[in-house]
Amino acid sequence: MIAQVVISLAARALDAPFSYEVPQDLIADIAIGDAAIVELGGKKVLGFIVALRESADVLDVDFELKPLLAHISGPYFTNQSYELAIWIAHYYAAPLSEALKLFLPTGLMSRLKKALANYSNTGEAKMPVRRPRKSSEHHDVASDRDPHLRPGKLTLGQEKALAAVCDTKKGKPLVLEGVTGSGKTEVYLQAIEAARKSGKSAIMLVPEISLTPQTVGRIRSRFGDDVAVLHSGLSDGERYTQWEKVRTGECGVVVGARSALFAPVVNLGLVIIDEEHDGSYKQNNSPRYHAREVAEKLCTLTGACLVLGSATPSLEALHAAETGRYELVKLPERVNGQPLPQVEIVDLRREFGEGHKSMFSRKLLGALRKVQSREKKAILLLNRRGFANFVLCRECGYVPGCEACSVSLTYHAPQNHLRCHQCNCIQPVPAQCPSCNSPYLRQFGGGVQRVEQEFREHFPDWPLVRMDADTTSTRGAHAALLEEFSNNRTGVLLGTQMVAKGHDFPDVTLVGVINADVTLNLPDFRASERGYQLLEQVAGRAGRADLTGEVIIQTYNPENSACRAVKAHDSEILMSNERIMRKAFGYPPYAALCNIVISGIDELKVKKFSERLTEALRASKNLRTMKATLMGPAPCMLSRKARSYRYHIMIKAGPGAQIGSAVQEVLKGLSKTADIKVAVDVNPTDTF
DNA sequence: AGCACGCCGACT
DNA sequence: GTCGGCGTGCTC
Repeated sequence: MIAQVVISLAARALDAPFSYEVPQDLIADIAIGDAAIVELGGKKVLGFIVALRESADVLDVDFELKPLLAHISGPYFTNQSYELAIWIAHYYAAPLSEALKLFLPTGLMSRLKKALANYSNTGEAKMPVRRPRKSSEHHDVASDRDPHLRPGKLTLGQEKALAAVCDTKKGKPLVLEGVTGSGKTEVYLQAIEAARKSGKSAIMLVPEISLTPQTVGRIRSRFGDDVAVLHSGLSDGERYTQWEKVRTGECGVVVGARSALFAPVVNLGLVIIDEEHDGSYKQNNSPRYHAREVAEKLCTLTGACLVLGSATPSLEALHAAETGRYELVKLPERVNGQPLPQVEIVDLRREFGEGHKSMFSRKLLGALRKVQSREKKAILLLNRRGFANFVLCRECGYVPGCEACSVSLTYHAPQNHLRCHQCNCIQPVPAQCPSCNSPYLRQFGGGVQRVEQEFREHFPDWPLVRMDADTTSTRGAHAALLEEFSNNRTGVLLGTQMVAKGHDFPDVTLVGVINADVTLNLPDFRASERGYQLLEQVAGRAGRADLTGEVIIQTYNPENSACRAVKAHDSEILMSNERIMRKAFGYPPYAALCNIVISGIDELKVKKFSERLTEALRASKNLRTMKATLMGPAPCMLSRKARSYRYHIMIKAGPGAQIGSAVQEVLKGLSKTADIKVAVDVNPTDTF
């Protein structure tokens, strides 16, 4: 018997499986999806069995086949997973072994490596015993079904949406565009129920940040022990337990972040991606996949239905609906009949011109006072960490920057130090300018910490919870802060974009955006779309129950389409503008993009390899056939990060062009040394 | 990935 | 001469 083994090394040159002879005594217990130990180039390495054959075939005759040394355990994936892994590797130009590893339960690789080391020492192939770890406290959510949370009666719109989900004949992904409070979740739950009734399982993806006890509890209370939850708060052991329950069919409903897409479900019938537009669906390390695209492929392979839900669908999803690849269903009404919150735009230029230099406009201060006196709650958003964005010498213009990265340092007030938001290094605050000794160093660009300080000056006794990357770095902190805000009888939740996601507090009557321009002015072609989505999402937090909500957005640029769109609750105001811009400049969804980032400590080497790669790309027949244009190599916008210099090459081609596989082909024929890193990003969501 | 091989400039 | 950096090719 011959086993086809994918070697577990992240090299594009090892993209095809290797053949090994299965010894007689292993034949009985070996299966596709098992991990194995094999010899490669005189070394013992890990691999995964992706196919088994009775005897050697034509492809194997050139080699003297080596024996498969040992098989460890499994199976960890199926034939179909392997097929999807191949697609991912090709489409995203990723090494095959990395694509395959997506399907393994987290933490397995380290245990397999231990098994390999153990085999080298003792000749025994055994998985090490898992050390039980303390379980995380936010699992304490109700595991029993709650009879009070049985499916409710659907509105007409919800009925229509549910019918569209269950209409499998169309076989098209469904975009469910529903305003906040329109009851998308109830549609999801009933769709899952329908899938379960017909013996199929379901996967529901939510943004990582939304995996709070609130969200999980709601699904748990409906489906009880049939639900497996996969999130980053789990220990490897807990995760493996959930994974096993899914694989054996004990659980038929999987809820998790983007990686839950690779859970080993039995008989998949439905995939739901909630908040489809959310940035967390794109993985920012290899394989750089987008859950929406992979889900589409997965559903094609399995025949499962795909539902993409959002209050603010991505331009990609809308465009696919316009061209007929997706189906679009709208839920424009709120379930409780409440109108959407009133949105007011405050022009900060006028506020400044009239002598008001506070981060809080008079309008916002007044609204906050009203909330305080009525003992309600408010949410404040400023999408900028720290106290001050940067420090500048007013005599010579010097700005303290990071030694390892090409960015300026951010001032953090609680610790009174400067910090790099790229590499996290810390520098003391200089007493005087390091360049000209001037004492006139000034902070610019206020962040959430400064908002907190000003807030406490205005409202000394009103509880405020600050939620940003700095207050949520420890495990469970995010949930704890939301819990604190929830338990406060009255108060304010202040923070970066994470205050817009993953919760639903009925007593929030005011949402204030301190400065909308922060997100809208990033040097990225998606900045407007993302900024709009964030504004609309945070606006939707106001007035969820029977209370009317109020939204105040402060900006120096009130005419921009994102602000106008939120004010009118009409995404078309923004999207029509975006379509024109994206078409004119040749950006997605009207073009396919691929960004290749080359990095390394030695700038000259990085530059040289970038040039060599560019030449090879220009010579590529495939790229020429798809009329691709190449830009670069040029230093990245973030030209240095953690001591590594970064160059990039941008490739543009017509929509749907398979740039990834063409780049993959070129990279396979090009060798490089280990000190140069090449990251291929197909359909990048940002290009820093 | 990791290693062996062969090519070329440069230097005790 | 020969040391070493760099590009190339190969591993079932």
